[in-house]
Amino acid sequence: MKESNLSQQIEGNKELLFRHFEQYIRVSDELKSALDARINFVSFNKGELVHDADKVCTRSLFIQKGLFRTYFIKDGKEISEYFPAENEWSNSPKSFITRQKDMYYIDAIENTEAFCLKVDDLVYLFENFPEMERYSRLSMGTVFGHLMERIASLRFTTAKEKYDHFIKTYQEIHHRIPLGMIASYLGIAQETLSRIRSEK
Amino acid sequence: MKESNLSQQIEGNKELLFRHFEQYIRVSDELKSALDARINFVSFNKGELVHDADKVCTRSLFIQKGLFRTYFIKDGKEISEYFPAENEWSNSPKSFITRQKDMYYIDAIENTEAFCLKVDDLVYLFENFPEMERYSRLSMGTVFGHLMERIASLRFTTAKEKYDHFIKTYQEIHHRIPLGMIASYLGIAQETLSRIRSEK
DNA sequence: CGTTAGTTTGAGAGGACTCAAAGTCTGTGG
DNA sequence: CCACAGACTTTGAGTCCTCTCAAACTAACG
Repeated sequence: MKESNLSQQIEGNKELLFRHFEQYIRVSDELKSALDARINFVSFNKGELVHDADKVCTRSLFIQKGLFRTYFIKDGKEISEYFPAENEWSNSPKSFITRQKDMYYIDAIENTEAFCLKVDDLVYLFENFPEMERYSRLSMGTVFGHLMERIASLRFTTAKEKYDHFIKTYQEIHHRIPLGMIASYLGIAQETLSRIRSEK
Repeated sequence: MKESNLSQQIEGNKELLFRHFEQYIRVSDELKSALDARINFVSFNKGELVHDADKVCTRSLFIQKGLFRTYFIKDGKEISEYFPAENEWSNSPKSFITRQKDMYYIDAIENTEAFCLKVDDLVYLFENFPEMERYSRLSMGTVFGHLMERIASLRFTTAKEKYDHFIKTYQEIHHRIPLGMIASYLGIAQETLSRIRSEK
């Protein structure tokens, strides 16, 4: 990871982040500067480990440009859990919330630029800006909906149905993710996925 | 559904509900009476429809005693999504949040006693008791963890693995749920589930 | 005690898995 | 700019699990 001291113009535009917040709450100037003071720019190279399951996850990353993969290890194999992309937060949710270790790793599928917010700073924001509690509640609601969709789709019986649903929900970015990672995300063998693709 | 005018002692004890809130926030006397004024007791008979997917879900039910099933219809079949039980809230999440229709039905697997909170009253509480925003954020975090667990388990390859995980997470109540509903919850055929059970 | 809902058992078909090997792509160093 | 190594994807063959369809059995309820 590379932390930077360069000017904000070069290092990314927090306006995108503020606009994300404004989808849920009004962002006052006070909140804006409080956020500004606590959020800093970070970048990762393709393949770089972003979060290690051996450690507690103490920061949340808002992706400005790029793509991550959240995954865990089962029977020695990497199982993809989720692919956080532009304008999304990425962390190891349970670890971040409970401050304990959890099973998830995160790495970068592409070179990625992100904004970093540490858990302690988030707590500070919650304490001092009640609207941040509301933001959190509302944005979780959005993600909640996605998780429920996902659960419904995972019970589709055939591999093709699962893949079709994946394409629909990851319309924008599905071509940026290696086949093997998609297969483990869907819970099917990568050979099966390869065959499904070739049939189209 | 039967709404009741009888005394609170008979109709259920809101202390259980308050204690649930207190797992996440301190419940002041003001909040307690605000909740008390807005939450009323309801009960359902076994098999009764609790929420119809044709309607917007405007209330959230906190189960004191009993068991619900959240489900949707796919290809004419009922697919179980979740089994809300004692000390849990039950609603059609997306519908409740967005005030639009969603695919989920809810019915009662057992005779069930619950506390009802209407969405408008919840909004009132959010506006006047910031700690309710926090409660909501924190309790959603808990559910969030369960959903992630569930997603991970649904990608287990074999039906037996899926069932074993179900038993582990629904330890208390799995024997109260009909086999066919469990099968659709897990995304496997009920015949398969029956065979898995008989092998033990 | 009959009707219906729910569960079990059986048989056959097919989808998806595993193991194995051959292609293909990508990036790096000579 | 080419060659090679390593990562990723495709193809093949055989097996097994889970599905579907069908029918019998069991439990629950009026």
